[in-house]
Amino acid sequence: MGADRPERRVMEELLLQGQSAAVQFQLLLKNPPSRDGSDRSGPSPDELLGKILRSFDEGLSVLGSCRESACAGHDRQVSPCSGESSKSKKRVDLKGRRGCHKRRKASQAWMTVSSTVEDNHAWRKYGQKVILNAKYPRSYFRCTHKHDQDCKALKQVQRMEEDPQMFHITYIGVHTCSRDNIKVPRMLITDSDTCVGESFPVKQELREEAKSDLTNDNVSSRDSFLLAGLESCHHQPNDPASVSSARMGFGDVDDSLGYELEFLRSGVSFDDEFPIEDTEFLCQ
DNA sequence: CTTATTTGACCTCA
DNA sequence: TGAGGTCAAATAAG
Repeated sequence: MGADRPERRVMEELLLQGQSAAVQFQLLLKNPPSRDGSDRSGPSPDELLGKILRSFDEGLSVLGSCRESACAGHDRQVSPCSGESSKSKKRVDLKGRRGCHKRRKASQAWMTVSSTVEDNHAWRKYGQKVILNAKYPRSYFRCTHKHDQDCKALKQVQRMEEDPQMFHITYIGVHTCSRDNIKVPRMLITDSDTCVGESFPVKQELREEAKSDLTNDNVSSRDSFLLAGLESCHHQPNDPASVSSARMGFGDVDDSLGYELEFLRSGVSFDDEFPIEDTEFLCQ
């Protein structure tokens, strides 16, 4: 309801993320990991810096979107076909009006390329489309909390033609769902038993894709390694999605807006930034 | 039984 | 008009 409440929450979250990453960075400076990385138990300085920068970046974006959304953005909220989260009402309103929507044009969007589609959020697939001149279909995800918390975050995932192991991921809008409901890995919080977040409901689709066009042979050696490393602590063997959740799992904060965006911006590849030993801190 | 995914229909926009 | 985005009934999975 309140237009600025969710935005404020997001801002808070972003600031907390930045703070958290900064603290970790400070700790890392005080206690640098050994050279061979054997005792590595957390994210690299680069990762943490990326997080910090991203927090600012996204915070500014949110600030910008506050103004826009006050007038033009998030039109579903005010359009006749948006309705409340009430199912019955929706039924009545939308029956016979399926697909009633307006295309999002000016909302925030981040594009990234990743070998996995996982992040720290729970997504629910709501559609899949064959895209013209594209070999692979595009999948559409929305935040699981779209209805209970009116979270407007969306995500589009499409396998890349040039490199089928990679996914072109577009995040649209920021998460306005509360922190409590984010599927947050706890490793850096608890430093104990849990390897990664308890539940990353993504996704059948990927398993299917993995089965169909992403055969085991197709999985990169890096991912294979990650998978192998993760299986011991994460019970989703052979699920590329789990790789992502784990990879993104070094933080205690929301990473959905594209941790990987940062390395894209800076032109740093994951291979450079995530040498193999990175899996170790995932499963500490 | 509940929740998530699939998939074809439907809608908007370029 | 067609491509892309979303909805929701049907279906599958847990």
